[in-house]
Amino acid sequence: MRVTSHDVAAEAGVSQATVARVFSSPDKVALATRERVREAAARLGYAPNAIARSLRSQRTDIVGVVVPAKSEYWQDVLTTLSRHLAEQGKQLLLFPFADADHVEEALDSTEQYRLDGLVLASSTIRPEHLVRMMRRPSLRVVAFNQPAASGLLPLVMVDNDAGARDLAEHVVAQGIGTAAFVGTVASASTDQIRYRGAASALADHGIACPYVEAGGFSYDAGYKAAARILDGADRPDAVMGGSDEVALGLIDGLRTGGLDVPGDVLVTGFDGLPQASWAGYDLTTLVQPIEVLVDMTLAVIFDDADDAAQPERVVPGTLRQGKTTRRGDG
Amino acid sequence: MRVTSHDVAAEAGVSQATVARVFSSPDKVALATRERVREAAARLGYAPNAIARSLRSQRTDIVGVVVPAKSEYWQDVLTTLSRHLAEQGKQLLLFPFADADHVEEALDSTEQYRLDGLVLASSTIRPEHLVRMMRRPSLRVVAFNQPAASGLLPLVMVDNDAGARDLAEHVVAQGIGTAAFVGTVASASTDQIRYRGAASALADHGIACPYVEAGGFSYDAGYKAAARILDGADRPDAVMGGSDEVALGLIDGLRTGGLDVPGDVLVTGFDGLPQASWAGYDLTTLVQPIEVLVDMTLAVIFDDADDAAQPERVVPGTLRQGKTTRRGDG
DNA sequence: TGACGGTTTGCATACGTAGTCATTAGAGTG
DNA sequence: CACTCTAATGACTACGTATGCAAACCGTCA
Repeated sequence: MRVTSHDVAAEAGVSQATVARVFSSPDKVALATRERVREAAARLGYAPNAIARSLRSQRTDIVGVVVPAKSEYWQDVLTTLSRHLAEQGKQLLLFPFADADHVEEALDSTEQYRLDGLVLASSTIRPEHLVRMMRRPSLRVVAFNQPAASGLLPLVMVDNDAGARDLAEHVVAQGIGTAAFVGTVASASTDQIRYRGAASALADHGIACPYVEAGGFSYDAGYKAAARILDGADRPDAVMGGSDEVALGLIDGLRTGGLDVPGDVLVTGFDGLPQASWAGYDLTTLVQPIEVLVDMTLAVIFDDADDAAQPERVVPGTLRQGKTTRRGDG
Repeated sequence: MRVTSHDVAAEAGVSQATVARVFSSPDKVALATRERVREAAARLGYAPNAIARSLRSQRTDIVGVVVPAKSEYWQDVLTTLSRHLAEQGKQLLLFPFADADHVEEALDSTEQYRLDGLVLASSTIRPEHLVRMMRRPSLRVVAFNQPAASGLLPLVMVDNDAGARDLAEHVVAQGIGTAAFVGTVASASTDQIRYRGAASALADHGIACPYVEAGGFSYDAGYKAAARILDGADRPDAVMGGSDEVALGLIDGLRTGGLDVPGDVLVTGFDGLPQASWAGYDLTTLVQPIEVLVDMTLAVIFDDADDAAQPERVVPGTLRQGKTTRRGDG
């Protein structure tokens, strides 16, 4: 049998209400009583029941996140989200989905939990889903790194356009003549913005930028896309990856094909994954300020900020130069 | 205002009890009624409240997992766990901890939720914590890949000893004369078993196996440990990493130090991370059967198996040969 | 027609907590 | 001493659901 606040009340010789107050608003209980209750609770091994608390208070202290099941980048974000929430005594509940066809299911199941907030994390969630999320009263929904949500939901994201331009300017400064962009999935909104930013900046220098779709957000997709670069008529001097995962696959694919990176071809990524910094790759990439993004996301959920006043928060990333764009390096 | 089963009952012209039955045990409701209720629910946008359901039924359909906040290996496990649970309509709640000093807090907060089960995943959780977990009535606790829990809690793990021996035999077969083992954290129970297994197998062939502690479970720890191998008096022919993360760091550290892997030195890992298969590394490692391990873990929690009869489930891994142990490879 | 078995539904209640309201005790003031 | 004001505590109730129990209903068979 489970210990309840009633049991503790009996043990301490007070009412259940007092026990509840000791754990939820201690300053409303006299010091002596408080200690007596605490001791009784410790003796019985009592812990408040979060389920009952949530039902009564209409607050769960739980934030949900709808996220693709497999993705290095999101793993990083989840870790950070979870840590920040834990510091506030809150919890993170995952609603992972295998692919775009299962987003609906994931969104459905979020309805059963009376979440304090919901983070939509994935550029593959389609607008019709987003619209549906607008109809959820008393739930703070935030789109995380998902430009497609612009105008529909409060949005927190890294500045994809500026980041892509920075990377493009950087490779141009290395003295390239031709380039190519290997995107993840062409329909993803982040992919489109990153490509346009890069292509536009390259165009300013008279350099064309063909688009190649890797077809996924993974290392494998990048690895396979490398073959298409190698087979192409004129091999570009620089290949810009739509994400770090794709870029890392690209590097290995290009090297397997006999090319030297950065000797024969420069490579850039986007995101700033830990693996991108590994010495074997040392990828030039745009590092996302995940801590800041997560902070802002939770602020939208928990602070009484006026979302209408500032519906979009765009944070710049920082370019990290690795040796994949260092020409003439030994 | 939130839609409840009462609202649906009024809309459909039935009692609240009938609505509840439609969503929890539909076969107890006549087909016509069922459809009428379903329509009414859809019209009002009703979804059952999981909080209230949990309070009433004393079942949350949520499994908790206590896990280190940062670790590639565990990310993989979490993804799999989450997917398997989602297939059963259940949820995963994370209780991450930053370091060994914060395990206590994480375990404390698990008490507030009336979880259906709890997975203890981390070889750094200490025995005194495990003992405490034995005292939790009506909660199925499972230790995942945590040999230290042997004899204390139901345990599911890969066969670390056999795996380490397999790897050792494999490198011996490549014709090495000397070896070294670079462990993660010496106090971790998995680390000890893996080292002993490897050292014992090597000893059978008259090869000594000094132990070097990386001091962490990370790439960085492995990278730094490589320096100590390079500085050592006699450089080993093979270095066995205590985990893939450490092994990948080792490879880059050794290569940075001017050695060729596998030309000058062979390297092995343990776990079977996706990154270990990346072409840039192609690490020889022992792949854990994560799907099987997760299946067994959930079986312990949800099936009415007799834990006392089979308290430990040990599953063999499979050796995956990569080019890091391929001697004389071009 | 009446009794009977099975199915379907409604009524009432409990899960464990937090907050409202009322009550009591204690301190301070004229 | 009578009175007021505040602090501390207790009694009570609602949060939304699931389920035991009883009632109602339907068809069947003697």
